[in-house]
Amino acid sequence: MKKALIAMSGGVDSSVAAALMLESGYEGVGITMKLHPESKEIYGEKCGSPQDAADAAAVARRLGMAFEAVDCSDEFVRTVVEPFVRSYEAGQTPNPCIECNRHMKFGRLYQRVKELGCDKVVTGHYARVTFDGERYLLQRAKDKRKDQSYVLYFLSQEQLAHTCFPLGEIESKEQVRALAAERGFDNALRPDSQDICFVPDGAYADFISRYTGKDYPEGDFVDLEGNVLGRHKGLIGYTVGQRRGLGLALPQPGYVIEKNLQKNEIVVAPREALLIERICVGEVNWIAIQPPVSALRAEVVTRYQAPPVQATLIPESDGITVLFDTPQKRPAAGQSAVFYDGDTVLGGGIIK
RNA sequence: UGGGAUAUAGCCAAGUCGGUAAGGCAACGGACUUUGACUCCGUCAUUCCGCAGGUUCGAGUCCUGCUAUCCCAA
Repeated sequence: MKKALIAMSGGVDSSVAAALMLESGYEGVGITMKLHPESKEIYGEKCGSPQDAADAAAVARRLGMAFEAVDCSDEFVRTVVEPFVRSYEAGQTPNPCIECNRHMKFGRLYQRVKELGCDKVVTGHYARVTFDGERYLLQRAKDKRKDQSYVLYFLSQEQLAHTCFPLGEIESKEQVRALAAERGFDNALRPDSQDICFVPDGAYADFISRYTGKDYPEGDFVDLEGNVLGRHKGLIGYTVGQRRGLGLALPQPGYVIEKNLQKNEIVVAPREALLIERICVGEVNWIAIQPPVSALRAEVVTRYQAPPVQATLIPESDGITVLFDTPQKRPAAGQSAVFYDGDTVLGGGIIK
């Protein structure tokens, strides 16, 4: 019997994924990774609570499968939290969820797969893996509303060959909840997760200050001509494209256009100033195709669940230049851009 | 201490022949969301329109005085 290592968070999705995997004939081993360190003064009370692991264990028991909880907090801090903080300090806007997927769910977990002699890693992500006879493809989930292929663009052929996303074929989240209810899972009605999991209250700037013990100095908001508009409360607290929370009463809504690390200034201007016709993407991973040597057309997504936009991808020595057909609102550096051909993920990388 | 102008919510600002306070920004709340954001929806001057009086059935809108600020002259 084939064996699958199933990442279980204690939530609805991974629980149903586990059930579906077992029902399709796999022997399952449930695993919960403890990610948050104990220090409550930094991570808050709620984080790292044993509740999630307990929920996951309960579901595993109900399904009659083996289960283990592994403390991965050191690695989580090293590969997710630390880069998250450094990215903000560098004036960028990271996406820790993608890094967590990359390093934890599809990094750390694969060590365990080999140790246990499993064939597959299973998660509750909404995405599909297919094989076209030559390459493994990552595709959008059937439920387009919940599709999470965007946060999985870094997967290698090796990883995709040993990955299953049972929820990718499900029609809707409601159906997932129904499946959970049918199987008597207590978490059937549990709300979807959101916000950065290791940051209490979504106050990520406060978290960074606590984590580093540093103060991030106030500075000026300036317009495109350099005129001072007001004071900001520290560069890390803002992101390119942001509108709300600036506290500036301008004739038009003001958006963060760029952050100037050297001057500790934030440039604020009307929406039009945010439009840009090209972005540069580095650390690109290709899934559906070999690294291209000439320009190609693709749909580009620069934000989870954002509608794809038409663009031309131009190979460069250090990545890809994305040339949009029509100007787009500038995405923040550090965010991810994912290239699609319809439902198929061609590849993706980090915006520079 | 001559002349002129302006004083409306946190900011900008509309308020016509007096009739019972537009709009924008910000803020706040919600929706959306496994990142930060964007977006959308909602709330936001019932002791009231610098202050004090007056005219009027009724004044932010008219009259008087005061105060503050700005500008031009000195």
